[in-house]
Amino acid sequence: MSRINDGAGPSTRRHGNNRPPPKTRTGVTGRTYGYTKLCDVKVRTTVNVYAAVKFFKPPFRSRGTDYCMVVRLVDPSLDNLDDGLKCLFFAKEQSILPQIHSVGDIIRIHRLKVDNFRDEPQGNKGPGFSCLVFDGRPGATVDPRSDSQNFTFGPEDEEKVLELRDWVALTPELNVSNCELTTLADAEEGQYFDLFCQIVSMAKVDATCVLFQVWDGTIPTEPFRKADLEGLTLDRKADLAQKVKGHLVDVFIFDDHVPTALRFKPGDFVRICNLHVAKYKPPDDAVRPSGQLVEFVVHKGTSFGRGLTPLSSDHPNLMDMKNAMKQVIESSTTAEEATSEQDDDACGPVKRKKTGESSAESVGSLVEGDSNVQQGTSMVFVGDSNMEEIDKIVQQGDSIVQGNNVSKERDSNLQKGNSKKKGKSSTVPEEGSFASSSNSTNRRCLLETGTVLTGHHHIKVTPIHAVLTHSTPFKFRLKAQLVDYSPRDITEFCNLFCYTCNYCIKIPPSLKQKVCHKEGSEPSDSSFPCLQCKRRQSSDGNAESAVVPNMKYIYIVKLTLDDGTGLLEVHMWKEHAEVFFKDLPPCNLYQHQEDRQVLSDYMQQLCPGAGSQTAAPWLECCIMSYTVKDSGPALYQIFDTTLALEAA
DNA sequence: TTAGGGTTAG
Repeated sequence: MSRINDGAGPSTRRHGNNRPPPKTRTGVTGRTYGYTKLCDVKVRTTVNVYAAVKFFKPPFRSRGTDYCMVVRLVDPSLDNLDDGLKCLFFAKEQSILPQIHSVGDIIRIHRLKVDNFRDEPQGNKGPGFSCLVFDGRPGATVDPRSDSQNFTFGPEDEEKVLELRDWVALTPELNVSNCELTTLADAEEGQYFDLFCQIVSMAKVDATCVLFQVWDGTIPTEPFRKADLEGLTLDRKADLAQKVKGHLVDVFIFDDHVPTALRFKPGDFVRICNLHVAKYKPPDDAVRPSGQLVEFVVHKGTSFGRGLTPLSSDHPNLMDMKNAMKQVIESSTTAEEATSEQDDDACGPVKRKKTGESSAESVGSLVEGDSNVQQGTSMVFVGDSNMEEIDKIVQQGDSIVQGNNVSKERDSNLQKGNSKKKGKSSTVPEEGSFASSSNSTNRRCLLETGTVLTGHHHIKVTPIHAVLTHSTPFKFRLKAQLVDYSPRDITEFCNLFCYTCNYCIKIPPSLKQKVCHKEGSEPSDSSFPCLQCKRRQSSDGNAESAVVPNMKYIYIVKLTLDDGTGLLEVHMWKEHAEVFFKDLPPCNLYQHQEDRQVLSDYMQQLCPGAGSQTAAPWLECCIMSYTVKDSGPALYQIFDTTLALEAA
């Protein structure tokens, strides 16, 4: 049988004169191989090639007996990288298929049989087929990944790999080593992308579906569907699940990927190829969330290389991700320790700040230096012991801000450790701008937002469901609607507060009555002595000499926010509330009808109610979480958020 | 034999 254009070896014979002899290489075995440029590859030949991987479909089980793999190869001889040689490989085991890990990998194939399929050359395994794969990135090891134990490899092979690496580095379609990974925080509805992540929990939902709960150190911007875990047996890495529960994302894996999925175990790192950020359509009989959700799905089939591939935990592309993960875990651990330490402190002398120093000042220093946080630098601020006592002294039931035991915090920007894509950096708004990304939700909010942030525009939005499960203390940016607030009577938005002893009361009846005053003078509604200070002075025996401080008006309002993924009750008070209400000073609202009307207009616009023809606007807001006690519930406070509305 | 890159529709 004669071969046409046969450059395949091993052979020591001379090549025919009908074509230029291919360049030869000598391996450690002494065999000589000629390599055919891809532009010279013809059908019905068997060739040896050196090439780069332009596309590959990870191994998948065929309906026959073998695993199958599809690869498209390119080399510098091609005019157009859309051309190239498509190859189809079968093998009984995945381990004896070409060990391709990435686009841009370099491959050496001996005895590639080139057939014709639909009028195009198609590479297949020929007799004696063998294959080596090399990392395509400059500087990486040149250790070959082999599909067999016995192969030739010499200095000239190394030289060839290095040549191709240089070419790959200069070829954008192949040079993926500089591409930052798409993260969960980057994911947008409708998108397909490859997710590098770690499996934290998994469960077999049914014969056609496996659930993975994964994380990559970021939190999705898009509110997403969570699985109903009832009736499922969740196999999970418990310690990790506890630490990263606010970062877990449910991925639904279907049909032909189920067997592959079940070979993984919690703790494994996985590359989920062609993960779909699908618009979630709840069943007709389901309780519909108030907002639109996406769901993360691996659909059936292997189109676009869809599938799951194991990742080494030390994979170089995972460095950013692992750094972000480390920060989250450290943050979680630190928060736990911090809370514990604070409890110890609470048993000893109470550390107090100077009289008049407020939580707003603490938060102000906390917010400073966000750019550091973006780079993952943690910050420390001093807890506000004024707030710590509030729940004990306030006289007005449950509509009050409770204590704050925060002493250390991490910003939700930590989640962005590996989420910054070069292409998106230009869309990060300047201060005062509000268009923070190109997705549809943000376009909607550009038009309808009821509040804006006074800073932190670079921080990504966190869905409420993730806020609710996140460790405390923490800061987040939210995008939600106001569905309720308390007190409902605007007149009760303001209270009297003593900055000396933190005593807080509702406006007493004596100040609710309209005060008659001389024409031209101010109403005498701002002077009310602190009765608690007065009592203390009396008990201390210096009632005669001491000056009793006057109480000041402050706002205290509780907001209920809904973003479609959950409800969150957020307290708003003192300076944060004044900023929120566009610097409208708190006052005796029983006596200031105009201010009351302004606040009423604001609240009507923010929360028009179910009976209104107008939908509630979306609100951008910064919130911080904290706890009063180690085991106490997480509480939330709004800050650095201001209205973008005009009073009617 | 299988699949033969070029999205499911949960």
